[in-house]
Amino acid sequence: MAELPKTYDPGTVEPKWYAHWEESGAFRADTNSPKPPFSIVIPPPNITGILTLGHVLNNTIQDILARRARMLGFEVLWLPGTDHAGVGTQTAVEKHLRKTENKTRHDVGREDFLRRVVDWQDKHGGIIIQQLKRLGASCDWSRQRYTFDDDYVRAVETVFVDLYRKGLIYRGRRMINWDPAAQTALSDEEVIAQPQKGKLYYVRYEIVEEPGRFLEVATTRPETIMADTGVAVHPEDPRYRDLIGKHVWRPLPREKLPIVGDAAIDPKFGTGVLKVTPAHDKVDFEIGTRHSLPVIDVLHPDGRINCPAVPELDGLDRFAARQKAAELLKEAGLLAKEELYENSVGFSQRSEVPIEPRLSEQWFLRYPKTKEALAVVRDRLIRFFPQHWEKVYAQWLENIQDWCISRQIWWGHRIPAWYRKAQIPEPKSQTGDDIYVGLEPPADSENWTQDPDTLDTWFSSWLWAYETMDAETRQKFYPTSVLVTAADIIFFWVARMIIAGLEFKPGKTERLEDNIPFRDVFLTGLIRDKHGVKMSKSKGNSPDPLDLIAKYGADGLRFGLMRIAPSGQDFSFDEKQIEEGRNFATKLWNAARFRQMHGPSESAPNLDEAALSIYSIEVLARFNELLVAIETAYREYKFNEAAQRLYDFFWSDYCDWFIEAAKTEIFSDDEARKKSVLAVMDFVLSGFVRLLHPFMPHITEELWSLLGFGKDSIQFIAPPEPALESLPPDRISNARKKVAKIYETIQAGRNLRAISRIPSNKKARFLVRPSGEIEEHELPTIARLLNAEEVKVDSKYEPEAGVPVAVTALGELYLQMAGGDKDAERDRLDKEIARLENELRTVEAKLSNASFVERAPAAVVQEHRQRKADFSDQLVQLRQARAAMD
RNA sequence: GCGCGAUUAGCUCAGUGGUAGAGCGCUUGCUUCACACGCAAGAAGUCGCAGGUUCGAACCCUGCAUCGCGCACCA
Repeated sequence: MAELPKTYDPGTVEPKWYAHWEESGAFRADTNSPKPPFSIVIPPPNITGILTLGHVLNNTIQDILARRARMLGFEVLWLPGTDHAGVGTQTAVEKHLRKTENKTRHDVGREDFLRRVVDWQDKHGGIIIQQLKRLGASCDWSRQRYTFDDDYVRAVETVFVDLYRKGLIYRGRRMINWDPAAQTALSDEEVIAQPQKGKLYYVRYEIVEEPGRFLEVATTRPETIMADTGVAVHPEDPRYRDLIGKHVWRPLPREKLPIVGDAAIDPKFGTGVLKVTPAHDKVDFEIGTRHSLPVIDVLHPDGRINCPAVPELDGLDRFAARQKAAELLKEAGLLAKEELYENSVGFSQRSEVPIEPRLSEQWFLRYPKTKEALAVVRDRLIRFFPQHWEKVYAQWLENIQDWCISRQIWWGHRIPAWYRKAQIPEPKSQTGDDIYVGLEPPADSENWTQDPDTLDTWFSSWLWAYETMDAETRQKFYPTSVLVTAADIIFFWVARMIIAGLEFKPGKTERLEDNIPFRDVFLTGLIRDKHGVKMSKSKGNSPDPLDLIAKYGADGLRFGLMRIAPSGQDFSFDEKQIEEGRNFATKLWNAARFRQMHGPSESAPNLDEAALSIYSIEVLARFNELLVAIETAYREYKFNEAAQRLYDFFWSDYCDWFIEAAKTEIFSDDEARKKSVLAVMDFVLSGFVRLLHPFMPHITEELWSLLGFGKDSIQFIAPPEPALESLPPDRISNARKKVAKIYETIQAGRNLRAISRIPSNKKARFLVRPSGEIEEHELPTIARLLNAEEVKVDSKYEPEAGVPVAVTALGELYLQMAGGDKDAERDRLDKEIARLENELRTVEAKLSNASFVERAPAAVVQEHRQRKADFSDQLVQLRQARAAMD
């Protein structure tokens, strides 16, 4: 076996093992395997995206689950792929086109533009896949899918046709969210409400039937006055009731509009009068419909005003027009006042510009299976972690609206619908023979034109859980075991996949449990920066994970992130934490190096239970506790807890205590005891690297190989079994009690050293006046851990004044010094006595409380009594020591 | 307006009724035969506020405050 190098170098070790894993086919899922299945589909990143910390979080968790399942003997499928990301990719290419050639997509035309998108995709696509590999993701890359694969496209179209024939997809003229920047319709989910500072304009409308009398209307959008087709008041509002049925003059351009009464008006808002603009507001549209008001659209698709009748405004951008309209009204004396006002405005999630409610002919989906989708989560056939997201999910489903699925962009799945040529460009009706929906173009295709629109990207993503699998794969691996994703796409993706599963029933039988897309959903939190701000590319507060990997290794990044990310909660990122991950890898490396310095490891260490030292029993018992804690953490998806337990066990229990104590044996001449301790080390190391492997796959594989624990990859080795199974329980508990006393004494002794200012590099001398039996052979280890030249036991010892003393579980521990500082020691003892007296008072108070003694559990009361006794004993001893100094 | 989270040491976070915890940071001592990406010791907290339940509350209940998120409204 080669000697381990002095420092661990993730930069060479990690790529080496990854390449090895890929070549060996370790990640490949076998549909014919007799092993039970475990499957995850990746939330597909954008084809042209690059890795963010969010991806790291997400995919590390998936990798941990996949690797753990492999070790537990499951046949694992982690199915990777990418998303074509319609709007996002198209926007990127459009931006590039404008920058390099100063052209728009319309300048180059649809065909040419799509070719450019494909070029872009080929050039930038797949970067993120390489980055995921660098992270260590154990995906089955032979099954990598893309939402634009030919058969995936066909599946999306098939679903569209199917839903159309079922009457669930329809075309209609409805109020939709229009993104003037991207120039496309959006779904409700893609609109984010944001508070916006603006003005409330009070506009005067003269009453036609009563010249000289004006109605004042409060509006935030004077630029849409030209689209007003009515004015509305509450039918019971005494101020205006008499006006219903009369008319006002619209100022821009001047026209007669009816005054209608409608209960949707809030008399308390503004002036209690609403200008009705059916083309540009959802509520107004509904009011307009109720009162048969005409609809006038005064906006171009790009957000400029379209109103030749008012040349001052025509062609202006909507926000410039707002200013200008206010000025025009002011000049005409029709602007009563304007006041500052903050309201909430819907913004396009992607373009980050205010959306425009707009009446438009679009395709919609009436969601099927919403009741069933509610039921499968309510009945916990699908479980959300953390569970509180189930309520958010339910709330959305209960208030669900039809989904606007058509997009006026070119990069996406083309809608498989054709119109008779006479109907172009804006067919007004979907009835009759004017519309054709099917997988193939109509027979007399020269008379038809295909709908130019594409489908919402999520309309392809919602099939991801099963459409990425062929029939054979589905038979074995569908439904998937768990979905890991960020909570902000519960509506976009999680809910819709559930609906798709229930509607299209891709499972092996008709049964409900075979047709849910996944059993568990683990929702991660968002990563914020140090200051709690959401990370984003535009803010530049998101570190590049590849830089972090270069600095700390993929394992360091993974572990650091796992240790700080609370289950499903937002958390702040701090690079320090990643540094800790790297440090942990180094610690592990050096602990392994230390073991390896004392001879080769045993791949199957024989724990001769009769020969185990008390320290060995202690560390093995703690290892057993670790196994249970890890098991529980996995069951509850508490990755931070698992990581923390692994860290604490290894650093503290194994390195700081066990190895240090074991050095007595390791450096002794007693070969039998040395052998026993080394076997314990092998047992713990071998088990520990297996437990850690899902979190830090590369270094654990490296150590598994270097220490010679097995010829095969660690990936398929079962997690460790508990130790000490056949040891009598009281031998374990006696050993542990003894160790607890010794460790406690050592800490007290180290404290004495520090207080007495004995530098760490100086040996000290200790003396114990024992309170019980101390076995001779325990002394060398105590001395070693105290960095003491010797530890004497003398039950007749009478200290001179000023000798530092600590009362410990083993007895009084004295620090022997050349000349003690009497005053300092006196002070220290006084403080210690005061502290103990205080503790004792607290316990006594509790025990003198009759209710406590009667009603608290017996064990708790007993514990208090024990503490009282301990404190009393210690006080007696300390007071004696203190008295000796006077 | 409705709902969901959060509030514990300077920072990031654990802690489901019985002596307040970890890591970082800080202070002190140390290059001691795996590791200075380290070892050892230490200081540091009215557990957001106010009530209540309980022998006992960081934890359970009620109300409030602050921060964040979602939904609805938004003339």
